[in-house]
Amino acid sequence: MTDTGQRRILVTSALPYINGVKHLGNLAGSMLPADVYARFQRLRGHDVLYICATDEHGTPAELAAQAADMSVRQYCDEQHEIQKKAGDGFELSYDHFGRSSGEENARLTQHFANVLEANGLIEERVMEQVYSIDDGRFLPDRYVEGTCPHCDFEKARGDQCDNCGRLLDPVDLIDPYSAVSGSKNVEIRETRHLFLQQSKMQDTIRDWVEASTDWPQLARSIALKWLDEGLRDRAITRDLSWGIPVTNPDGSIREGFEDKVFYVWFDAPIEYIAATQEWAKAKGEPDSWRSWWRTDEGADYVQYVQFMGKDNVAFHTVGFPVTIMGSNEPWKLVDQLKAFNWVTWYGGKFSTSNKRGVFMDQALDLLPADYWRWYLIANAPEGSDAAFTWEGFQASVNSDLANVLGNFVNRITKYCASKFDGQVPATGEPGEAEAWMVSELETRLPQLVQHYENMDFRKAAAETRAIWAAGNEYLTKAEPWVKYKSDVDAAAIGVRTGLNLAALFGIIAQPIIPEAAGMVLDALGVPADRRTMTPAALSDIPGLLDALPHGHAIAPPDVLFRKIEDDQVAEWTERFGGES
RNA sequence: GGUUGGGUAGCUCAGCUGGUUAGAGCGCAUGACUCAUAAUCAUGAGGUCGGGAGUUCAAGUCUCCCUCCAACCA
Repeated sequence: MTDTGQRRILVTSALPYINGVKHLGNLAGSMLPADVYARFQRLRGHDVLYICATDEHGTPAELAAQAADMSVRQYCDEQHEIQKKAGDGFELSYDHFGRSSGEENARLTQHFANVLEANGLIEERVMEQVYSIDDGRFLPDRYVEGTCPHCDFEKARGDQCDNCGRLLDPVDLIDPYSAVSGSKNVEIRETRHLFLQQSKMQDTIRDWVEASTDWPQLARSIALKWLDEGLRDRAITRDLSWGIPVTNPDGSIREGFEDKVFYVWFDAPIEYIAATQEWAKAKGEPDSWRSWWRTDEGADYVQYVQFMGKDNVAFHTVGFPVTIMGSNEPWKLVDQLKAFNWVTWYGGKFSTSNKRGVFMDQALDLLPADYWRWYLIANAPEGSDAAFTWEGFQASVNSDLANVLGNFVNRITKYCASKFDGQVPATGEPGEAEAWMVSELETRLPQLVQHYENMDFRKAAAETRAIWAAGNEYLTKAEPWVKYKSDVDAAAIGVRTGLNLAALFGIIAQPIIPEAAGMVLDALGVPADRRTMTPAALSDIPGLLDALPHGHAIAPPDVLFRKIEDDQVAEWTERFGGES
């Protein structure tokens, strides 16, 4: 922290896998809350870097590319653009949206592997793999299918059975065949792979986890569970061509690993760092990433916050830290984690094939991003899984956004336009109603800030709404439309306060619904430097309620939020599924 | 199977280290108001806090048993 109180905050959200557009649950579980948090901390005046990227390696990408009859590179290029576009559409304010298949990640991953090996944490081991004679290659993970040894399901994938859900070792499949060619002409062969000896880091990781007392319960319990079971050594290479080549310290290909690459789980988290390097390079200051990640070069003062779904907790609390700490190099470790449960579709799973659930691109075809952002944050799956329902979505949007906020802005700006020539009234003195409003804000604004600092997103949204609602209550108390008949000055103070409230409501809405908030602030002519939520900006409440220059012209904005009608709900339920 | 979390008003959920008549939003009922997107504001109805036992002066809040749900398990 600097003298001015400005913090440096590094925010990352779990990397979405390259394969296909993500659904609302994926969005709500990491990218969206990370974005809201990043936006909030920027508004607080802090130096925020929000990094995300697509996770592009692994067999699913390779197989999907093959199915689409494209090269993997070409496929990933295309999918990355699609995901970037969806993210932009949802107003995700990444400072950089990178790619794990980039040059930076290759170098860093190779660097970590070499350092870990030098530190005695990586060794070559012989393991058995399914080899396809007709395809002339090994068949890792999903490249081989066969009958599940546990449940006799005939189309089990090499890494997991879709029927019984168990994780499998490809060599255990009964009647295995190649997913590439369908050939049953396969055999088990021995091959060498690199193993990361996580078991050696067990105590180090446990000490670190146990010292991280401020992690949320969900993250801690998952991490400790893994540690209790004992960290296992894991292969970090695979027999694939798509991925990061396995090299020696001098950069040459490692002998015996010509047809192998690092496996996705090893290189994906390293992309957090690599994406920061991509960001630095893109802005023409190639070394500027170091002050975010090297604790000997400034990152000691960085607060690093990771957002993820609960399925990713183990990788972030155990897997990646093994890589970081095992290197013995001064890399930044995570300080705070925020893990989310799932958003379910009416209590069940999202599914493309069963027409259940809305995906990011489809959502934006139906309604603007803010509608979804509000609902997903106000109903974030923090304590447990949260069910998306059209009815809940409709109620939330109509009540919170259209009736409470939208209508407030609309009523006060229209009244100002019709009775005060669309200018901020200059006359009138604050009275009882204004004093009530001030005291409300004096208790509510600090609570709002605290909820954001705690990353309690549901509560932040609820408090935001409560502040908006208090504005409507204020207008009822001030009732300028009544006072106008006998005392224009008395009406003027109500209108002036109301307009300033609308501005304040826009300011505090920015983290969650940035686009609509911008429309409000634009309509009221609030300059960019007055849109912050810094401690100084929020400290003088009476000043906040008289911030707009007197006589300043305002224009009622268009209707901010359209209500969702019953027939729309019926139509969308039909199209995307509902009540299961 | 193991682990974790959860079962609180019709619905979605808050309830910190146990302590006044258990809270919010939505929905519902009644009233008020008319500046506004049939909005807003006020009032009210509605819960033996999954079931049972225990600890305690006192338990939704701690302990044990049972039951139901969900998720996770490299």
